Amino acid sequence: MIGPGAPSPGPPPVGRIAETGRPRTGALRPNARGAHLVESLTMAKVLTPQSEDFPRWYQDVVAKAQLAENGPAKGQQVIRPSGFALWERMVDEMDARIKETGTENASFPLLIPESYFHREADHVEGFAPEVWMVTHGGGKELEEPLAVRPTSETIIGEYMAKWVKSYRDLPLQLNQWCNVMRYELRTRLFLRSSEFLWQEGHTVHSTYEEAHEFTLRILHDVYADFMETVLAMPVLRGIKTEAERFAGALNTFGCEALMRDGKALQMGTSHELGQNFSQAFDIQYLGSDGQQHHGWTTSWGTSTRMVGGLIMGHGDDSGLRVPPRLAPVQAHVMVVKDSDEVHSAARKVYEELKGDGVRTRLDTRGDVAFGRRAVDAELRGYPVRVEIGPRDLKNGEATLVRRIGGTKESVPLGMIAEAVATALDADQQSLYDEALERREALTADVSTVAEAIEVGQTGVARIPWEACGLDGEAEAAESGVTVRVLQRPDGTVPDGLDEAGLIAYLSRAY
RNA sequence: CGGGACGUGGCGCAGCUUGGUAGCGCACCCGCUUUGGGAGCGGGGGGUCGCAGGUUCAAAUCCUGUCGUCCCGACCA
Repeated sequence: MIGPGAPSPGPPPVGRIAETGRPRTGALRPNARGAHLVESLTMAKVLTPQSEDFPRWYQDVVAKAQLAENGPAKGQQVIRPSGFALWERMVDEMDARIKETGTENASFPLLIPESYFHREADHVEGFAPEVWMVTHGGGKELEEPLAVRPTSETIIGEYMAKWVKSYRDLPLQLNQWCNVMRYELRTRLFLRSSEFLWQEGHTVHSTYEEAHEFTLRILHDVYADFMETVLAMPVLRGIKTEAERFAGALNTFGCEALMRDGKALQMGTSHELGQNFSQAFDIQYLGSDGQQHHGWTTSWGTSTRMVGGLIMGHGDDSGLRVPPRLAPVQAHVMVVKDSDEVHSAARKVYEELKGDGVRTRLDTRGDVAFGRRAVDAELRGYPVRVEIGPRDLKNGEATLVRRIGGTKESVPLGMIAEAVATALDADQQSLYDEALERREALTADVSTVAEAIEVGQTGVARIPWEACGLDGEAEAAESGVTVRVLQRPDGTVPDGLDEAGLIAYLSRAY
């Protein structure tokens, strides 16, 4: 099952990775609350350890936790129920935040007339290599080829132009949840596939300032807030350099998270498009001054790539670790041995947790060995597991197993609901704290490009943008290290690339 | 698209060098015993060896092409 594994491509990422995979054993000892506390027993090795081969570990998790697999054609992905449930939770949380900004959902066509792309020069140039084109329909060649959307600025721009007549129609804030396709040479489940699911928001505003503010509002209040409070992933927010900017945008802002192997992942981007698209698609409104004005547009997106980020940001050698607020299954109530008493006690706990609003799953499978079910739950990263067997019942207890901290403890049946709630809260926080600590430990201040390249190989280098510059950026890129974002010295997000004194964050990235 | 590796039951692999009618582990099905960390024993089903050509009496094995996967690089959510 587990092959020899290729030798690690570079130096071992970080010491703490190996540490998380270390089998933990411990004897029973009294807890402060009088319950017994025992650390996790040695767990079955079902995955390639992260320290041995991180990419292999990723593939193993995706396969063993049954998250997704490849489709029949190059780069396609099939998202299985366990993986899709994670995405659905992301959609729920994100959608609420998007609507909170006053944005409404809509749906636009999958196929876009090729000519639309040619109206914005940078846009067409930037996307040309990734566009799939439909040339035939009904057995005949089409008069005009239709592009399978790689993103929808053009077709939405066409309709915005139609819908925006007056300053009273602004701002116009639209979002769609859909699939997009991009031809990709190198693909990886969730992280880069030829087809993926995402949300793309598109807005028109009457002024530059308003559009600019909105771009940043999405970055902070929707994206970063979701990633930090729900995904428990600290993100670096900042502005992208010209090299990383969206094709056709004035400025691109992004949220970057650090994976456990020290590489960064762009989790979401928000673009201010200036008047580039409003001019190309003639999005004009009549102002209160009686004059026609071009609108100012924005676009912003997050995708199923976040599922990959979640896996690589939190997962350990036993599988996924899903933050409680996101988890489709927060509590896994597990019957340890088949008996009527055990079943009814487990059902009672299940009903109680469900009644408290905890997303709970009851596992009464009597024909699957305990170990297998425990390992499955760990692979899928259920935050807490409540094990109920004859031994627990004899003491009027259940066993609470926490995936994130890796502890087991016996809790009186009457206190299970409270203990679960406490654990879910605490573990959400500890997962975030752990990720933040890891990032800080992997981040170093440097003053030369050479140092930035060195640090960036295994972590994040922080360097004054003046000391790096476009030449340094290009030089670092030769070694696979890129500028992820630029920030102000105080950590806030710059309004533009022309600000003086910006700080650059460099690392390798997915 | 450049460099490297690899395609053999669902998954992981052996067999290939030296052509001769396809094997192992896991998973799956049945039975019994089991269930507190991937259970044991017994029985059973499943593969035209990625695909297409070629060489040969004979191809998983040799040759050519092609498609796909993984790693590294260029491009990107």
